[in-house]
Amino acid sequence: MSDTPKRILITSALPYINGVKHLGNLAGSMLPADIYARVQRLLGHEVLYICATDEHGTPAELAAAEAGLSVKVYCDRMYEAQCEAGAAFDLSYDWFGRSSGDATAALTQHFSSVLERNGLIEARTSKQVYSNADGRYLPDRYVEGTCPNCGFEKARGDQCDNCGKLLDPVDLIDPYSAVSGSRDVEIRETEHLYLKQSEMSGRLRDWVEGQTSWPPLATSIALKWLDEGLRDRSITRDLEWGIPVVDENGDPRPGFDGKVYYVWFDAPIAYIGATQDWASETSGDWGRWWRTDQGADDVEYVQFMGKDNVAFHTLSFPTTLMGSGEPWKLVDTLKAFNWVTWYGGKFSTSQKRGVFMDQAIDLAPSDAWRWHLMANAPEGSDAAFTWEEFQTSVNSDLANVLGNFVNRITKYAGSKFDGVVPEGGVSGGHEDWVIAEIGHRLPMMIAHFDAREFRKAFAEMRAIWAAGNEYLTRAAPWTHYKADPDQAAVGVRMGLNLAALFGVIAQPVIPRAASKILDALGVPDDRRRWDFDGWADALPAGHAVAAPDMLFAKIEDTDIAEWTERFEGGGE
RNA sequence: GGUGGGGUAGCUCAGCUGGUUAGAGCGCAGGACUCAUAAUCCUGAGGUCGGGAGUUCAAGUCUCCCUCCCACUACCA
Repeated sequence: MSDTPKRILITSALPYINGVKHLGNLAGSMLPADIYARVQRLLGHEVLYICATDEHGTPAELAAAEAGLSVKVYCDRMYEAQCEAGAAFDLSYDWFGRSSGDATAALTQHFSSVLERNGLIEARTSKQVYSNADGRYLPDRYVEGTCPNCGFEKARGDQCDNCGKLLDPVDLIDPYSAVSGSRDVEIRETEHLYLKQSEMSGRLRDWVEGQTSWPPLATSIALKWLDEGLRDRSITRDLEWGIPVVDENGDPRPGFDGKVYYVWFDAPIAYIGATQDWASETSGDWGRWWRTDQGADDVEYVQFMGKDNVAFHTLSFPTTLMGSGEPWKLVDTLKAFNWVTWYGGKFSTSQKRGVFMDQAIDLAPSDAWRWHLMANAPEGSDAAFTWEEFQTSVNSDLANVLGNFVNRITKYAGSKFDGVVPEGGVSGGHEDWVIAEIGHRLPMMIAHFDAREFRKAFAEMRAIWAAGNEYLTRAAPWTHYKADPDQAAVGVRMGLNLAALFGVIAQPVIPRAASKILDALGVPDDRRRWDFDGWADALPAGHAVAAPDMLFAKIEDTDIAEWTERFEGGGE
């Protein structure tokens, strides 16, 4: 099925370090990237799937303080939790790193000094709110006060929630710290580095307009920002937790004690840093993936992210890479997702709305979540999660259509044919039908996966499973068993090979159940790749098969009722 | 306010550059089958494609107006 092997670099947007992510985060970047990576591996391509935690910034500092931990210790713990959550959902990262690692720090400082030498970084003085009580500068959103436009008393420093106007925190009337509530705040002048994105807008626009494989969601967001005019961004912050600021020679920068690079400058650089960490742990060659002068020319780089991340991946990070003047690999294709909503509303950590990865895995196995979330991926628009639809996905698609198919054919083979693939008989019209059906649908499914059209790919996979049930109804080996055992043998043989095929195609999506199916059927490793030539004879006559243990437990109405109550699903 | 995405069968959604009786899954109704986790298979009912106007031989599919929902709006990631 696959032509010449490709080399595919895959990254999913870095999950922020604070806490375990909710289902929306999972469905919007890590899970689709994982499935895409698994598909491409099965197709025989060389894949490197990199992700990492994004650890710097104010929220991490504040959360650590609240937990009474040092930021470092807090991040260590959260990193472990995210590793566990990722493993629980079978995310097949080639490397899951941390933006707080040494490699990312060195790269960030490198880019900073190179960009400054290229005239793309300069120091400017700005006004920031400093809280004496908290002993820190406050990011815009952590300053609250009275809106100068509408008089709303709890306006945030970046925007007023009442009138919607964008604000500058220094304009707030009676400002106070949202961290401590203290009104002992003052405005101080502070020096920061600015990345002169405006000077790059011409090159960026040429580059963006030259892209042919970006989805409209990505292109339109990027062009919108370019049309409005890129603003120069401050890339440093008054924080302790982060990467120290350097000058154009890479030396510690005078006057920048207590300042670090802004998370959004270093976070995407962590894609490269994490790859370097991967390389040093696995004796891999990171330059072969990231440097076009070191073999990355033929790499296809695919990024997965939520729509909120598009601008950073299409403009900010490319500014860093292109502005360096060095031969870095730029993204080729992006897949941007909308949001998974919780009964139409937003998932919210603070209000405990929604389900988080660690909770989800206690309710249902990872396969169930993987299937449901991506079968209903928020591709065209936001997609609502409801318990009822989750139940339908699991019970109907997985338990009934796939699980029951595998169960019925393997049980039947066990009871009537001694648990071996029977020989004898001649294929006929029913077999021709199902072979044609599969031959038609399989390439479409693969094409949809290749195009990262997950809903369509999943619908096709389900249709392939359903074709197995339809085939068994048509062939009905049980009606032939007594009068014409050979006729029955044809049906069972085909049925078992269909089950093997279903296991093979299910691997990237529901890896655990797929392994159970393939193990029970004794499918050898070299027949598990996505190379479907001769699939109908993959299991030869005489090959021993067993019925797997129950593949998918059904979700009962009582479960739904309990979960709905526990998670306040739908209730506003 | 600006920008973007939506408003298509009861529900969740497909419908590319306009063209025969608008599709899928779930749900529902009827039937078939009995190998299987009361699973499966078939058939059927169900939509004036948010509202209005326009362009066209022809519009869910293009243009304009109106309306409703959602997201984003750059120092929160």
